[in-house]
Amino acid sequence: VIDGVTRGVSTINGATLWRKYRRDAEIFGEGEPANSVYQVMSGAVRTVKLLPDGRRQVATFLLPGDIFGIERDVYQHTAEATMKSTIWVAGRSKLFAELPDVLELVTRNLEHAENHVLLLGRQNAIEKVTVFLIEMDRRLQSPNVLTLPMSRRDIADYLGLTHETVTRALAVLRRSGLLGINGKTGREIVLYHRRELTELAGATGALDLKLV
Amino acid sequence: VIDGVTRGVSTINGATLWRKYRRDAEIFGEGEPANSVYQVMSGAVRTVKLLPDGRRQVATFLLPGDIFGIERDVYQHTAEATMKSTIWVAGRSKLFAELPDVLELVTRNLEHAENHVLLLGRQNAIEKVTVFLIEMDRRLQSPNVLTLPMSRRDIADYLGLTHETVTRALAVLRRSGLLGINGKTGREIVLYHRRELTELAGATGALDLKLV
DNA sequence: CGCCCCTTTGAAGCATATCAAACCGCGTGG
DNA sequence: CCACGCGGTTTGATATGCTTCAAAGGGGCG
Repeated sequence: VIDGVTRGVSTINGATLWRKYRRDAEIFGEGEPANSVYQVMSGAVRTVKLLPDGRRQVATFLLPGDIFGIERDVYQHTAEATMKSTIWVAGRSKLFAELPDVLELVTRNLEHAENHVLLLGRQNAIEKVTVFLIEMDRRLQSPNVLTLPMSRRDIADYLGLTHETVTRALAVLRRSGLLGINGKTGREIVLYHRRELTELAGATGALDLKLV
Repeated sequence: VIDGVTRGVSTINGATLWRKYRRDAEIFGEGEPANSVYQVMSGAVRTVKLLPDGRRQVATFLLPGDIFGIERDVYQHTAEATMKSTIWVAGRSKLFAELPDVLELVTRNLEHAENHVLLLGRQNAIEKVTVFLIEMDRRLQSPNVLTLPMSRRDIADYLGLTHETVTRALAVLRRSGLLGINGKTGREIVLYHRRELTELAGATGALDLKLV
């Protein structure tokens, strides 16, 4: 174990196959040459950009099955584990044998980023948190029940909020009967009314909850 | 002229070569099949997403020379002229003969969107406006003097602000002696201190201007 | 030539941030 | 194994940055 990373080695050719990261361990850093691509086996990963004064923006969360680290030249973000995670690692070379697949992946990332721009630019705190929950619910593949693999602060930095505001928005949604917050650490969320939550996320004006 | 669009026709095979759009004319709409790709000849274009209640987010501005409309399946934004503009149009087919070039373009768009996410999520009004000016200054290729090809409202919707806040931020920068606002319509901006503006944009903490 | 839209500025309001404090669980080290 | 401490979550009170509402001047476009 070095720096929070455990390395697994293939018995066939000695190449590294997987690595285990503990919470907050760095997988790659912004500006490093993009020599490897990664896939989440278990746990979760955040990709982060920092401003010089420490302000922090999470661009994406990667969940089991997700591929990341495909970039033109150097990594544009720092990637860190949000919890104990196992990650597959591969050289980037073989990826570029299959250009159409890579294009597909990059395009999907672009669409995600463009939706993120709309979210950050024009949605309020409750809408942001709701969008986040609906997205996680879809991607975690366990309909209406989700165990969040990241902290309130990670969520806040993803949504351009503070961790207190994320907590307060969740409290509003709970008090409105739209979801339940369970578990000793408050990370188990049960969605009771998916329809209404989806409307909130889409800002259709059907409901209009307020923080205060 | 139909719907604010004038069509030019090739004398060779009858295919449309260019179109002229007046201010606010739609070039393509979100959700339409992405059958054509475009290049700005003159003028400027914004790509926009709308929320059901009318809130509006500008994703990008396209300036002369820029190519846009390359998408997987359907357009993810509506594209509109911000002023009288001339646009080249081509069928998408020939583009996909050159996959690496397309990948390059999509990747550049992705990097722009990721930077936009950081801007919207974690920078304040003055930083946002400064980032915008530095970006336009670079892309318009007329060092330190720029004629903005879009309204304050377009800028505001790009930066996740209101048009009043954009005006106020520009006034602060002008009163600080960092730039001049000229021309009868206030769209001619002269950057006096590029170094300081760049630092403001990067949030290095060197200067700290306030709106009020 | 006229009108509508754009820009600017001021005053008041509101959404979210900031500061503060308590509780709790988990991991760590003794 | 247990105690301790640190980080995470929650809630309250206050502060602030940006929005909202309002109004006036001016220019470009039809």
